Amino acid sequence: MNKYRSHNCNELRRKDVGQKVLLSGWINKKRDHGNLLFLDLRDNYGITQCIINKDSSSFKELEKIQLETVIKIEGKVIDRSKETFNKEIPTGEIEVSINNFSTLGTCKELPLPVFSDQEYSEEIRLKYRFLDLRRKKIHENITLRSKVISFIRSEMGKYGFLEFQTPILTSSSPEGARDFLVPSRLNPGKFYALPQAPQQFKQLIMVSGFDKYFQIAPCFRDEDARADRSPGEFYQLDLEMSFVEQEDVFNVVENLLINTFKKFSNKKLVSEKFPRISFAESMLKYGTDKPDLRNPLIINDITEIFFREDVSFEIFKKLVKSGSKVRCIKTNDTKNKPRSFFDGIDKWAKEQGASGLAYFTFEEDDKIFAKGPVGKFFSEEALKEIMKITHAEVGDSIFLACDKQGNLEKITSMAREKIGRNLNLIDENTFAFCWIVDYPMFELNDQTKKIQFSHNPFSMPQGEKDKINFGNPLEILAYQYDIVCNGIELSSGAIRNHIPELMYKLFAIAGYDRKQVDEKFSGMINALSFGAPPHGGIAPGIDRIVMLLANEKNIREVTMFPMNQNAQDLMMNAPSEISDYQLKELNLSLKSKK
RNA sequence: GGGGGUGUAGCUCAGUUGGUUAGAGCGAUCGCCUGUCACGCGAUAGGUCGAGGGUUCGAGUCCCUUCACUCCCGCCA
Repeated sequence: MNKYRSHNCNELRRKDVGQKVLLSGWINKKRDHGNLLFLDLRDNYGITQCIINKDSSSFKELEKIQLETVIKIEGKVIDRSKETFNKEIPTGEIEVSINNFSTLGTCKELPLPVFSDQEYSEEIRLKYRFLDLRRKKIHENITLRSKVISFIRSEMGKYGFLEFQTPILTSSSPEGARDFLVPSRLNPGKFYALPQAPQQFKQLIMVSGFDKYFQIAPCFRDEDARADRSPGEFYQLDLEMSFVEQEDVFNVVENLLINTFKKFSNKKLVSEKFPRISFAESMLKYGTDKPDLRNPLIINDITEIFFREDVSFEIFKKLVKSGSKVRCIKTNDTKNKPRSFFDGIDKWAKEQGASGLAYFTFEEDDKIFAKGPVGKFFSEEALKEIMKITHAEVGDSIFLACDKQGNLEKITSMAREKIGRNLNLIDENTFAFCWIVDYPMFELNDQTKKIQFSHNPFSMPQGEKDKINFGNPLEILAYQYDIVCNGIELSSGAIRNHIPELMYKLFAIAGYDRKQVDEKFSGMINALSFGAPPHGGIAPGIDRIVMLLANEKNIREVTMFPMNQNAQDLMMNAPSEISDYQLKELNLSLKSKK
């Protein structure tokens, strides 16, 4: 028999009444009636109410004992009378009468209460993460994370994928995010990089003939944090398949995600086939490549209206002439919304750094007219044209903004979300997935005006390889795709370019000559020259999947030991200074601190 | 690097127009209480009002600087 417990704290029921039991756990809560003490004992599994009265020799000691002390109790399971059942917990029909107890782990005065629904500052939670993790909600989140990961593992096994580990110490890559670097002792002056993703390795695994690979892979990127982005490290379900086209990857991942979300959440899936939206369409209709499809609002381009003679909105007309565009969001049946609703949105837009959002509402007496501060600038004909483009009816309103395309996309995208929330159009009880497909291979860097890879340089360009229009690289699309759910980018992937000659051509466009490519990507290029299968894959973000399933807005709520926004671990005191000896061994010297 | 929010007791927060000795709940300590499950009741301790500077007869409150945490922009192939 186990020394510490015969049962866990969620096991005992009425059928156990009369049994002598051993329970161990934390003191969750005490209720002291002077001559009678109730004590809730908690472990990973649940809570059992224990009871002791003043006749017992242990009574005085238990009365004084600190919450969160770890104790072992020896006692007898007894029946509760019906009026005293606790329906909140599964063990609520019994209690354990304490015969004696021993302390297994003492507890100092707590810096934060464990048994409480209060919220605490991140600082105190992260510093005392081991206490924070005892609390119900986050304890359940972390447990959920474990279950989701093991479910995914077993599913991937069923689909015939093999799980492999890839190196953590690898080489720095010129593209992408900032690397975390690790100095090499044996190779003075040289550095390893932690992998931003096992990108090259997974392709090499395909070249090695393993056909289907996956890994719950740690990824390291030295970029600034966001609510849905941990600083430093995160996990991806990294997977890669040989002899596949985009469709084959989609099938596997759609199945996996749908099974996972059905199993671990009660929220409705808007559609079991993920709709596919091209990058270009998404940027136009939603202003972003991660649209929240729960939001029914759509953005329309109405730039052409501002070339008309019968539109006198001179500010916009002038901007349009110099290359700006006008885009708008239509809201249904908002004619009775108070002025404050419209002005609130306009004010909000200005706070976001835009020049505001103009608005008007379609109304009708003997003819169509627009009500609102800028309504007078539009003729009836122009209004009818806008109604046609936006599928608007009388009573609907239009919010419009004018700017250069990039800024315009940003503000209309944010406005779509803001207006959708204000009008309560977003159903929080659903998951709306979609594929974003047909990403451009290249993009123009705004600052340098040079052409660069827009996503992954190893993606396969679309089209027959001899017919691709290399003269107009910005037109080249890639077999590059993202999964988005509720406005959160869950994963991105691609069919890879396994043809070295084609890869040299593409890298040349991005400004790398053959020699540079050979140097920077020697492992890859070399491998692709020795019989590489066509292959492709994707890498869904585990943390974000769990975040959605746990209904959390912040990734730290599903991460066991996260760092804070400044990439510090307040509990372990990382990063920390190192000794002169360590520096010397690594051939490093520090610039003097300012 | 930039913008917003927050910072008052161990924890969560209140604090009026600048005005006497800065409050509450939880927690801690002490006492009372035999059916609670957010037990109840009474008492006690606990404060560099994030830090520094300024304005003022007087600053938790106003101004400036700065620090920490957080959200966002930039960044994240």
